[in-house]
Amino acid sequence: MARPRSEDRRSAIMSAAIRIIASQGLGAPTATIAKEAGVSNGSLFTYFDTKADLFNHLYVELKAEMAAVAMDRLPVESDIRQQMARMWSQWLLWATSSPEKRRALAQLVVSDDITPESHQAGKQAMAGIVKLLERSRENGPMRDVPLSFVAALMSALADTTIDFMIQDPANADQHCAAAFDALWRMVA
Amino acid sequence: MARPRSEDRRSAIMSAAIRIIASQGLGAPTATIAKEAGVSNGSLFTYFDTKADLFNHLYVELKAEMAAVAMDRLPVESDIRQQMARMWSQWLLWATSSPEKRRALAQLVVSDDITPESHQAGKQAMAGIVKLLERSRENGPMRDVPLSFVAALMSALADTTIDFMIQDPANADQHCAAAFDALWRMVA
Amino acid sequence: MARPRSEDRRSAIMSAAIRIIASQGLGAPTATIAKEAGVSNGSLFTYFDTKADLFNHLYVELKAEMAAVAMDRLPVESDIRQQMARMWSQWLLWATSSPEKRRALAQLVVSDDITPESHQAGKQAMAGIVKLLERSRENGPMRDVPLSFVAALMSALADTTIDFMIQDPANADQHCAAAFDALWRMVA
Amino acid sequence: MARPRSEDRRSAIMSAAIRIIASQGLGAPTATIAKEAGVSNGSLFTYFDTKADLFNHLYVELKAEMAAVAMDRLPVESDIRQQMARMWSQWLLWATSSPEKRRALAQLVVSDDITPESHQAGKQAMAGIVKLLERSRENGPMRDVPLSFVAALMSALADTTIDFMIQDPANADQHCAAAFDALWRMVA
DNA sequence: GATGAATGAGTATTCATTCAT
DNA sequence: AATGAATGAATACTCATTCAT
Repeated sequence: MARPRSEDRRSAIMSAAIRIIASQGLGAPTATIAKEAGVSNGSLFTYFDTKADLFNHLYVELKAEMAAVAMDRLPVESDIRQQMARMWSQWLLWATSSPEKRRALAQLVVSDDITPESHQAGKQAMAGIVKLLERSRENGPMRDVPLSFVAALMSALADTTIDFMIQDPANADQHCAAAFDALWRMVA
Repeated sequence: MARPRSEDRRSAIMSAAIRIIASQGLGAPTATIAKEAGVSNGSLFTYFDTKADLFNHLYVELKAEMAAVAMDRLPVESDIRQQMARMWSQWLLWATSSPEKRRALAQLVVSDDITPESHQAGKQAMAGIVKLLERSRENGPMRDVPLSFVAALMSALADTTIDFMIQDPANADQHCAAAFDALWRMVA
Repeated sequence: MARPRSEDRRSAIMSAAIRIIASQGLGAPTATIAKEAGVSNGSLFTYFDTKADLFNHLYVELKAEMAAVAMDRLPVESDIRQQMARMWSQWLLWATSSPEKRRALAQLVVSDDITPESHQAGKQAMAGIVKLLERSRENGPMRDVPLSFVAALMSALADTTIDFMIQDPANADQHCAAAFDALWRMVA
Repeated sequence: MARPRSEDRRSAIMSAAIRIIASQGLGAPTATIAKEAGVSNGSLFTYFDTKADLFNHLYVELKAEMAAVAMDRLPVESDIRQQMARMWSQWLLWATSSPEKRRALAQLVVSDDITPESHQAGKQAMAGIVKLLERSRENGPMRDVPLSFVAALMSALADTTIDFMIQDPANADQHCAAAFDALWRMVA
């Protein structure tokens, strides 16, 4: 993929896209994104072939960032429940404290522009999290359910919880904890 | 006196919209929907003021149908778990056997065109289901969590499960059952 | 850096608009104007925000051109009557020898798309002419009538005369002269 | 032309058209006119073949009414100047006291929808007025100018004066008188 | 004749992408 | 490589007119 042109410009476009998508949705003109990034509209297309291409890169990158934050400094010496709890709270914390990234990501997930390859890459990024989940449910009631299904259920719970945390910030921590308990009951 | 507005035409447009949205998304031209419905371009607008108006009616109607099917012939004499189980399987069955409706609904939920009023109406339609959920969690671990949050978590599980059932029809029943057990563990 | 906005293209659009409006009226499609100008559909909108914007610029520009021609090389050393006569004949000459501009202008004057600002600008352009008129009626019978009213009457006479000159070119000069005499009797 | 259907409905449509054109212009939908007239939109087309047909009838009728009022109860025993003055003030009075008719007429005059035949009919209606004008200028400075030209100049003065009378009602009478004096100076 | 639903041609404006400078 | 003007396909909605009832 050979580092193209200026990495700065490229990431400026990415950040701008996040802000614009968060506020205006995926239908926002590329020209708007370019202007927000301080670049000409033509320039956007030297960094990304098409609008959809930009969206795909953004999707993968956001998913990766989310997963990385969730798994950051995992207390590997602690028991699995504590590791999961830590991962869970890091995940939701990232989402609630980066609302624009979260909102952009939410739109991208359901977009038809995201290719199967990108979805696959998104899953890859979640591999660590899923691994943790796998250990969690090892002896639990869902031990025979396809792991990808369990992972999808977990993600669904996370997304819903994030919505409530953002919507009702005063009780964000309680929502986060309640949802984790629910998840744990579900799988472990 | 004059040709009366025909309920048939109206529902032909609705059905066409479901099919077209399922296959082409919300960005599909109104002309395409009209043609699929076998009516003229302009006729669509004698039945719906705007494209968004059509979307809103469609959303509310689909949500209502879904809820009605889910609650249909509930075994009121059985215990609450059996009632929930029945509701759950009816719900998921409807979604998996009406994949176009399901897909259209999934797009509509996240559309900016859907007004708060329609979202409200959608919630109203779910009232019976939520009532059932309320009784289910009465003495359960989530008894103190806001009911709307629990309901949202349930919906998230349902949607995810539906995806897996459609994707892997051979094991649809198992997915359905596994998810219900998970839900029950979560709330009861 | 990039291809600069071209004054040529802009005026090509303006000229095309004059021709098209003259022959098809203000209802003519912007696409027709663009084609006549030899530019793309979309290009018209990089030079003018809206169709109405184009119309307003056109109106002001035509009015200004008309006034400029009328006042061009005024024989300042001659008496006021001769100055007025010169102005009058230049005015009507411009209109009759630029029938498309004249016709376009006639449509634009009565268009709802022309903003008060543009009408104001149009009046500004006529200021020199009105000044001449003011001196002409200084000691005449209309000395106490509001100047703007007298000016409007003069314009009405001019427009009507132009129509007859175009309609009956063989006697254009006579019409022009007869109308000027009439005007002079009216005001001086 | 055989009195068609109900004369009441027909004139209801005409009156409605006057009001609607005055307020919305010639671009107003026929459906709006029909509704204002209390008729179905389809009905409008049993009384007038096309929208343009309605406009033409309206034009001729308004012009005729205007001319009739102007010539009503002319003091035939008085001298020609007094007859002209009376006609003039009746004319302008009609216009200023029927602003909707006046506004509609003003739009219709410049409309492309008005056929040469209708314009001709409009002129016919003005015949009496023109006759009066002819006698007025009999020995005046414009005695050799084509009568139709003089008539057009007079109409132009009238229209302009009406505008000022409506715009500045407090001085309407003065404007009316000043313009008549100007006209008289012009022709007699 | 009256009604108003059905028709479908017509149009300003937007925007992803290309390309001249 | 950067710029931003040029392109032209795409689309919701309107409205005169027709026609089924």
